Amino acid sequence: EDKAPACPSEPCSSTSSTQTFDWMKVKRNPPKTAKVSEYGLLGQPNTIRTNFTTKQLTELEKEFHFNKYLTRARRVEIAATLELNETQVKIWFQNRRMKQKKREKEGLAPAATSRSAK
Amino acid sequence: VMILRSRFLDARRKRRNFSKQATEILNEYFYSHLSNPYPSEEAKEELAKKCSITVSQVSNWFGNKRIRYKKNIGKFQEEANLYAAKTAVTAAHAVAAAVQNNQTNSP
DNA sequence: ATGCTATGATTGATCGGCAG
DNA sequence: ACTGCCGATCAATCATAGCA
Repeated sequence: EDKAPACPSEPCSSTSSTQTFDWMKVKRNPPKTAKVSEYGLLGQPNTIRTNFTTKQLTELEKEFHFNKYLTRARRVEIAATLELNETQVKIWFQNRRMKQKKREKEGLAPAATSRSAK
Repeated sequence: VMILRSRFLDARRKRRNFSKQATEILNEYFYSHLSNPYPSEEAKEELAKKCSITVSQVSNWFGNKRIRYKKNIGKFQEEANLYAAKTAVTAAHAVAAAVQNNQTNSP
């Protein structure tokens, strides 16, 4: 809970910058995911990062190994089975693909200076 | 909760802090580019090499740094001034052809 | 040992850009 | 106009490291 930006306009101390640049003001919109709130309104329970259960992750992982990409039909099926939104399933696959890419990129080149073996 | 997901998903989370020197290099870059601390892929690779860490770790470092910095700017004031002064001396001919802004005003 | 803060990594979700 | 994917990033959180 931080409030009061209070621009550092104090003529005291501060020998250099330390200003508030744009990137420091960037604010992400709260996640709109979730099952459209179970309370109908107030949209309170939604603004939280969904925590996938081990079961859901296991299933998603299993599906991923079968197909790196989902078809609309498959997505609908999985979303229903795991009680997730189609968007969540879609996003999960996207993140999973990126993760895979990153992993193979790193786990296949740390021997830059060619020396020793792990 | 039975979030025992660790034990095998976070097993590799056995991190180790970066060397003092690596952190030094990263902070130097961060504070000397405070107006836009988003190193390009090339810059990340260079930093990774200098720090003896991976590019991903460099990305993680900047990601954490940016978030934590803006979360509590005051807490990093000292550090900011420290590196600002340090780079000021070294900044004699480090003219990058990208970022070159100085005093911007606030509304 | 005890407790708290600093810090690296993970990850669901967002942002901007591009392609179909 | 709309939707999915990519690459980068955000933001919250996890778990450990480090210091008092």
